[in-house]
Amino acid sequence: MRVDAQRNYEHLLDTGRVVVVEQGAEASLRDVARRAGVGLGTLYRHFPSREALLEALLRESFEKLAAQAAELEAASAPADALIVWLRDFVAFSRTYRGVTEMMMAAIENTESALHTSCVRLRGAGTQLLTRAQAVGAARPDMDGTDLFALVTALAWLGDQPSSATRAGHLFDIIASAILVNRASGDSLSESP
Amino acid sequence: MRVDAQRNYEHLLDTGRVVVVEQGAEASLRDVARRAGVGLGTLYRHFPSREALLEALLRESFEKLAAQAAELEAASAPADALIVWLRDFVAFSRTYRGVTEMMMAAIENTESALHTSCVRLRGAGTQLLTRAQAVGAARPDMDGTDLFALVTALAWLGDQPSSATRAGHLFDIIASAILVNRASGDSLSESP
DNA sequence: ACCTGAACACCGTTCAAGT
DNA sequence: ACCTGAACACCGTTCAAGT
Repeated sequence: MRVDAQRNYEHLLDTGRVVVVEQGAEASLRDVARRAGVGLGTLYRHFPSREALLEALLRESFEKLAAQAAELEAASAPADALIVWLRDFVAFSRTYRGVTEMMMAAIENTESALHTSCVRLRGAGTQLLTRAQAVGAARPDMDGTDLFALVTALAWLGDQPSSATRAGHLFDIIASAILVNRASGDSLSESP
Repeated sequence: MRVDAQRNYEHLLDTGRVVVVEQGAEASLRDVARRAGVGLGTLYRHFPSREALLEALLRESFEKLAAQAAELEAASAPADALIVWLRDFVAFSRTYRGVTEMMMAAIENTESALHTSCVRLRGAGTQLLTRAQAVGAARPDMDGTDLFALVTALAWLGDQPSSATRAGHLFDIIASAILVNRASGDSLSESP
C-alpha cells in the first residue's frame, strides 16, 4: 500500500470511530469522509461497504470476546463463565449504537463483511452454553441461536433511551431464564 | 372537512397501510404520497409527522389491546391474563416492521403522536403485571417499564430474520422469567 | 379551504477524470 | 496506484403559488 493510502486508511478509521460513536452504526459515511478530509471515493475504496468499516472498527473487540470465551471455558465454572461472557458481550455492544441490529442482519447474510465475526461470536457463545447445559446449569431447551438472539435483544434494549437505565436489571431477568437451579440471591450482574 | 379532503385522508390511510406493510415503519413518505396520487404537501397536511400516520394506522389495534387487557383482568386467572395479553401484544407488533422501535422512542417523548397510546399500553400491562404479582404468580422485582421493555424486545426479535422463526420459543423463555411458581410443562405460547 | 410540486438540504453509491 | 468530486437517484420537510 502506498504511504498516502495507508495514511488515509488510518485517518478514516480514526474519524469513523468518532462519527460512529456520535451517530451510531447508521452514521453518515459522507460525514466520515468530509471530516477525514478525504474524497468520498477514497472512503469507498478502503471500505467498500458500511459493514466493512464497522468490521474494521470492531475487529479488536471481536477478537477479545472470542479469546475471553476460551479463557472462561478453561478457568471458570460453566454457569459463571456463561454469564460473565454474556455481560461482556452486552458491554461491548454499547460501544456503538445500533451495531447489534447490524450484526443480526449480518449473521444471516453471507455477503456481509460482518458475517464471519458474527458467526464466530455465536459459536463462542454456543460452546459456553453447551458446557453449562452439560452440567445442568443452563436450560436444555435452547441453542446458540436463541442465546445470540437474547443477548442481542438485551444490547438493543441498552440502545433505547427508555430502557437503558434498566439494562442491568433486564439482564438479570433474562439471565435467570437461561440459568436453572441457581441459589436465589446470587447476583448476576454488576451495579445498576 | 371538505369532501375532497376527506377522500384524500382516507386514500392516504389505505395507501399508507400498504406501503408500511411493505417497507416497515421507516417507509418512504414520498412513496405513500406518490402511490396515493396526491401531492407531498397533502400528506403532510393530514399527517404532520410519520408518527401521526402510524398512530392513525394503529389506533384500532391500540384500542383493541387496551380493551382486551380489561377483559382479561375481569375474566382470567392473573398469570394466564398476563401471558395471553403479552402474546397478543407481540402478535400486534408483527403488523408493521419496526413499529416497536418507534414505540420505544415515543414512550419517552411527550411530543410524539404515539406517546399517549404507548403510555396507555404500558399502563394496561402494568395492571396485569401487578395483579399477577399480588398472587405471587409474577416475579416481584420488576415493574411495568421492565415488562414493556421485555415485550418490546420480543417484538424486535420477531422483526429480525435471523430470530423470527424462533420467536415463539424466545417468548416462552422470557415468559418463564416473568412468571414464577409455574408447573413445568405448562405451555406458554401457541405453535411455532 | 385545500392542493400542488418546486426548492432546499441532506443521503448512498458510482465512476470519469485527474495526479 | 490512488484520489477527487460531480453525477445520479433517492430521502424528509417546507412553503409560495395556485384552484
